[in-house]
Parts: sequence; C-alpha cells; structure tokens
Amino acid sequence: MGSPCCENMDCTAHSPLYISHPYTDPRTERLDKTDDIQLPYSLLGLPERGWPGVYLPCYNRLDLEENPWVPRMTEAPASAAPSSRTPEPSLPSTNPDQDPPPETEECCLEQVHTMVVGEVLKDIDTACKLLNITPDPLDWSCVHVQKWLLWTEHLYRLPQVSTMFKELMGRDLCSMTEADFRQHSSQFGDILYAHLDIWKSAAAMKERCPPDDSKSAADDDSWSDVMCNCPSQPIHLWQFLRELLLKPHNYSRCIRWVNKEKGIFKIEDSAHVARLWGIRKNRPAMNYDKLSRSIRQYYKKGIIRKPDVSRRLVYQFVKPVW
DNA sequence: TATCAGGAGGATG
DNA sequence: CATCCTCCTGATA
Repeated sequence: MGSPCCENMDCTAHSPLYISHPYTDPRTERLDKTDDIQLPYSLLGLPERGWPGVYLPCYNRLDLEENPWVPRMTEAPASAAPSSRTPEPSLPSTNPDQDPPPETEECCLEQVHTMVVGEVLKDIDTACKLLNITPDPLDWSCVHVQKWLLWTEHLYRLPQVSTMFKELMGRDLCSMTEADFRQHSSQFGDILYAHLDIWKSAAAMKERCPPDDSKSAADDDSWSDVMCNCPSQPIHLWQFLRELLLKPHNYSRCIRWVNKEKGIFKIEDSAHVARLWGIRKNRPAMNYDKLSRSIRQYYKKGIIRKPDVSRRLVYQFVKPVW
C-alpha cells in the first residue's frame, strides 16, 4: 500500500505555497514530476474563494500520509472528496447526524486555520527572499511581476506564460479579474489568478495584523533575519543555497542536507537549482555548469569546499553557522 | 554524458 | 574592488 500520494505525484517539491510537513528522505521517494496542477479548494472543506486568509493551491501535492495533522482536514469534508481511507475515530466529521462537539470542531478548525495561514505566510516570505521581491504584489515593478510569473511557472510546471503578461506592473496585475487572466492565458490564467490571490490575501492580512502577530509564523532560524526586509540586498550564492537548504519542506527535492551538522549538502537536481538561481539573479541562461563554477570560486575563499570523501554534486560549507 | 577543476576575461554594483 | 557570469580546456566517473 504505502503512500499513494507521494508515490504518484510530486507532493512537495518546488512549491513555496503549501503546508510544511516533516522532512522526508528524497532517496526513498520518486522524483517524478506529475503535472497535477488542479486547484481542488473544496478538498479541505475550504470555500473556493473568500476563505478568510488564504487559499491552498498546491496542497494536492501534500504528503497526506506523513503530515500528522493534514488527515484531520481531509477527512472532514469526505463528502466533497470521497476517499477510500477509513477515517480515524477521533477525527471530526461533517456528518450532521453524528453531531460532534461543536467547540472541539471549531477549535480544531481554528488551530488548523492558524497553522495553515502561518505556513503560507512563511512560504511567501521565503519566496520573497529568494526572488528579491516585496510580498505585496501592488508594489511590484514589471521586473518583479516577471520574476513572480517565472517563479509561478516553475512552481506549477507551466509552460511559458510570463511572456503573455509583458509590461505589466504589480498594480496592473492586481486589478485584473480572473477573466482577464484567462484572456492572457486561456489554459493557465485561472491558476495564475488563484496564486496571485493568495499573495494578495497574505499582503492584506499582514496589513491588518500588527507586526508582532506574524511573529509566530515568522522564521524559526535566525539566519533568515539577515535577509529579511532587505529586498534590495544582493544575495550571495552560498546564502541562496543555504536558504534553500533551510526550507527542506519546499526544496528537498532539489537540494538537501547530507549531514547538517557538518554542513554537507547534496544538489539533487542540478538543473533545477541552477534555474532557481537564474531566476533569482535574472540570468535566464544560468545552468549548473556556471553555478558550479561559482561554487568552486568559494573553495579559495573558504566558504564552501568538497567534503573529504568527494562525491558528485555534494559540497560542504566550511563554517557551519546554525 | 554529466560533473569537476580551474584559468581567463568581462559585467556589474 | 568583490562577486559573479560566461566561456573555455582538460580530467574523471
């Protein structure tokens, strides 16, 4: 039986907008790239639109078996998403005949809501750092819009759609309706619209909430503070790599720790990492050949080296600082 | 064939 | 000037 989700689809990779789950060893998982890009909002019992906060466009990629709390959400709206799995006895049910304690259900939903929102905000924050853009789409320049589009293409493995949205500022993008998006891209306009909607919702939330409130959802690593709130700060390759490494739930499919204590990491998908770096640096021609050359420049500087036992695509930070 | 090592020159901030 | 990009040759797994 096993885990049908992760055996058959790319549950976690490349999406900064899905719920975190415990690290899973990619060696035990297939690296297939199923292009399942539908947005089944109703699966978790969430409204298609207007849920106070955010939407979850990629949670169909979640590793439901490994995420301890996600099943609670999937079981509840079982009527909306028929499942062959047996619900756990303690799980809340939407069946009105069984009238579960309302406070428990509300409390549970509240907790889930908080967690989901926190994770989504965190992931947007990560994407902002990696892309060097601000979280609020309204502030985006044309370049920022293109970056975000490239990123979204990459997340959902869309064909080139960014070319259909040329010369658009963030505020132009935000004023577009779903129909407008569909006009630009009949096939993927709705995905882009939904994804943008998440960002808009998140930005609106941040505006409503005082900065302290977002602290619970803020990064647990001190290092990210270095990059935080410095959108114009140039990023070094080693910093970028570490940012990816510190988000294993998002990027472990392309780069992961081999030995975190020793700072040894492995690039699992060289082309992918190179592409991410290229997006970040506005270098569309970036490839692993060039990226690895830049990594090798760090040898002399004592920032990165090859581990004692040299292996392909495996490098080591000389001075671990976490 | 992909990766690795490193030289060299150029672009950029 | 530091950093990275780009292109290159040659070696290795």
